Formats: sequence, structure tokens, C-alpha cells
Amino acid sequence: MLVTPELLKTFSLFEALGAEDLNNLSQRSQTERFARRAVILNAGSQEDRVCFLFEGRLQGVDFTIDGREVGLYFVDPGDYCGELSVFDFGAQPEYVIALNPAVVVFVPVEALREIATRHPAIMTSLGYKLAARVRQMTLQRSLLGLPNITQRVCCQLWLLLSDDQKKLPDKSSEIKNPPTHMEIAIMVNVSRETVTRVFQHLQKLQIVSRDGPTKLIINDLQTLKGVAEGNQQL
Amino acid sequence: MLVTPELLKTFSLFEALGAEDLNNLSQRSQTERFARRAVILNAGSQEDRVCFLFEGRLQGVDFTIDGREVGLYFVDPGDYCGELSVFDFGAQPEYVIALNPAVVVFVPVEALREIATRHPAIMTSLGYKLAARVRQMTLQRSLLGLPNITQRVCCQLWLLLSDDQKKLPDKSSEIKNPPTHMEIAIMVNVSRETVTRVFQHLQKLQIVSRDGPTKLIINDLQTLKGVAEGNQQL
DNA sequence: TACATTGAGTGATTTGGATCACATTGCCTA
DNA sequence: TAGGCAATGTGATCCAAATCACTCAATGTA
Repeated sequence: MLVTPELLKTFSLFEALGAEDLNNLSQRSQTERFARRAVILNAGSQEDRVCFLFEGRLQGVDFTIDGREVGLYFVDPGDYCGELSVFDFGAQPEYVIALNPAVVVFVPVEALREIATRHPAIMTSLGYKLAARVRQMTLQRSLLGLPNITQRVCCQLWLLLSDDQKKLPDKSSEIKNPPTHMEIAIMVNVSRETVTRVFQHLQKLQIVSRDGPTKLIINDLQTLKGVAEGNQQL
Repeated sequence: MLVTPELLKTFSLFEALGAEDLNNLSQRSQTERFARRAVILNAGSQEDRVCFLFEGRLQGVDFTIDGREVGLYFVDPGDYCGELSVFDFGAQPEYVIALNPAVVVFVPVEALREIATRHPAIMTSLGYKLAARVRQMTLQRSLLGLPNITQRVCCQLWLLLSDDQKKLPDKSSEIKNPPTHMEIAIMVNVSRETVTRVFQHLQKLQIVSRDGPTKLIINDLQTLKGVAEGNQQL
């Protein structure tokens, strides 16, 4: 599929780029469609392109040595992934798969590297993203150290909320297309059944409730936060 | 204490820098001495300087919400830490403490940011470091997902080895100044006693042995690797 | 329409590692 | 050289969560 400069311009990373650079980039890039569950970036392989998501939803996943899946992060439209190779030529550390049918733009990593060297703003932006990732991982790491399982699940739910949602703890919020129990279990390193039981508990206390399989409503953000931060027990 | 351009030049990050830049940087930087256990960078605070280690050994640590310590990474002489703020103005996510008496050079983050914008090589180098960190964290993350505790400990030991050591699995290797049982426990998220018992076990099987408190000898790298990767049980 | 698949819910049983409560060793230093 | 502290070693107890073995509901699909 054709990549137009206009398409590239929809990505905030390329916002400040001039027509010439956009043109050049677009000619070297290509679009691809992926079905649900398709693998977009392969762990371990030396990927030579960065993946910009135009439509759909992706997830970075890892597999433990014993083959269990570990959910790491989500990628939403306008965002990108696989940018590690811009910096160090190394292999992609984790898989990226499509959670729903997705349209992505692949930009060759050398092209991006070259552009970034000439445009400090883009380099800075890439660095910013990487820094955010480190922060996110640090959070996730400290989450995994929590001894209390309920706390861990609540903490993960809290992380799934957007910053905007967190700012209004009085309102009720919702998580669209929440991870399945299994996916949450994998993220917080507990068994699926345990997640189900925690959710059962949270629902009984009216802290969360379901609205169909695609919507999880957080009724009581305040207590969710309290539990997540360990200031409150259930 | 005075920072000379020569001192800065000992850090590989500044290798390619010209005399003028080095001079400028050195005037804006300062050296500081820290005692064992001293806090060098504070989590949560908006640190405005990057820490270059000249002498000693540092560790990045985090604390879970309930106050337990979590060991994240080590910093050895020539290396630096606290570089996240170069990219995103955010707060330092984790503490950095001195494991032994340390001499560090503090470089103001704006100065570094300014230099990096002008020297793509330095920016690239910073990015490389960040990417390495993401990789390291990804590994650590998947380690924490391992269901078997022995495997987790072995995997952590394996991560503590240098790449060179891993390449010669027939030779025996050693880890100088290994983390204490408590520190390992914290890294792999188990109790100290459990780590002691695992070590007891590994010693009985002659896989590792101690040579004083400052040296841990890995006699059987092959099996250590096998266990770490789950191909082998003990 | 029947069948397979995926996600969720739930009891019974088991167990691995946390926790507790010590002992021991080898330091550093006052 | 006595005292104190940090690191390590070890047994006994206990309990939270894994595991197992199901059911049930909702979707997708042959």
C-alpha cells in the first residue's frame, strides 16, 4: 500500500518535518495490514524497521523461558514501537502482536536514524519515548514486588488508566477493551483464577463493574488508588 | 573538588568532545565524595544533574510502596546514571546509592542536553545506553515471571556475569563483590532465607563456591546456564 | 444448527516459599 | 579484646495462592 507524506504527517513524531524529508521517508516506507493475533515484530530478530501504528491496537509481549506469555505494553494509533533498533542495532527484545486488525506503516530504521541525526527534535522525541518506557518499566517492576496480590491487581488497573482519568478521582472511569483476566494475570504474575477472584471481590465491593466484554467501569477510583498504593486494605 | 577537562575525558561518553566543550563542561561540573550507603540520586526528586562515577560502585534501587528495597542495576567506574532527565525533564524514577565509598562527577543536565543537541554522537551514545537499559529491564522482567525460584536465582547469577564470561562456558568464572543474599533476594523477589537455601543447594552440587566474602566462584557455568534457561532441573 | 473455542467463575486440595525465631561467623571499631 | 553489627545458616510453622478439575456463557464458524 502507498505511503503518502500526509499519512506520515499524522504521526506526531514527524510533525516538524519538512516536505522534502517527508517525501523521502514516505518513499522508503510501506504500509501493511495485519489480522488479529498476527505477529508484527519478532523478538530476537534484528528488525530493520520501526513500526508506526495507524489503525488498530498492538501489544508488546514477551515470553518467559518456560513459554508463558508476558504482556508488557500497548500501542495505540499515532504511536510507534520497535524504536530500540534506532539506537543500538540490537535485536528486538519483545514481540509485538496485533490485538485487533491493524494497519501499520513500516519505516526503515536507517532512514529514521539518518533523519534523527539531522533533526535533534526527532532524536529528542525518540529519547523521550524511550525514557517514558524506562519509567513505565520501573513502575511495572515495582508493581511486581508487591507482596499483596489484590494490591498488585489494583495497581495494574491503575496503570491502565490514562493520566486524564487519574486526575478526576471523584468521577467514575472506564477502561475500553480491558485485558482479559488471563492477560492481567500474566502482567502481574499470578494465576488466572486468582485474578478472577480478585475481580469478584472488587465487583462485590462495587469498586469496579462490567458493561459487556469490552468495557470495564471503575466506580470508585479513590479506593482503587488507595488499594493500589497500599494505603487501604480490602 | 575541581573538575578538570582531563577528568571528564576519562568518561567514554565525552571521548570525542573537543577541548572547548570539555573546558566548558568541566567548569559547570563538580566532584563529590560519598560514603558507603550514601544516597547519590533521590527518587521522585527532579534531579538537575547527571552522575558520572569515577571511583567506587553504585546501585540503582527502588522501593516498593510497602517500603521494601528493590535492586535494579549497578554502576561501575566510567559509567553514569541519572541520564533519564536529559530526555524528559521528569523526576528520577529510582534511588542511586553508593555500595562502597565513591567519587562522582555531577554534570548539570542542561549542559549535557545542550552538548548532546550539538553532537549527534553523544546523543546516540545516550540513546544507546537507554536502549541497553530497556533491554536489561526486559530481561529482568522476564526473569521475575519465572515460576521456579531456583531458576530465578540462577538466571540472576547468569545476568551478573559479563558477556565475556558467558562465552566460555567450559571455564569456571568468578563474580567479584557479589551481591549479598539479601540483595539477590530483593532483585529476584524472594525472601532472603530462600536465597540462602538455593545457594546451599548450588554449593552442595559444586555449581558455585565461595572464596571469601568478596568472591563467588562459578564452577559449572554450563549447568548454571542450563538451570537458568529451564533446560535443566536440580 | 451443531460444534469448537475462548473467557470467565468456582470449589477442593496441595504446596512452596514466607515468616518467625533463633544460632553462627567474621568483620570492624571503640 | 570486648562488643556490635552485618551477613549467613537452619529448623518449625503456617498460609496464600497455585493447581486441578470442573461448569457455564458467549462467540465464532464449519
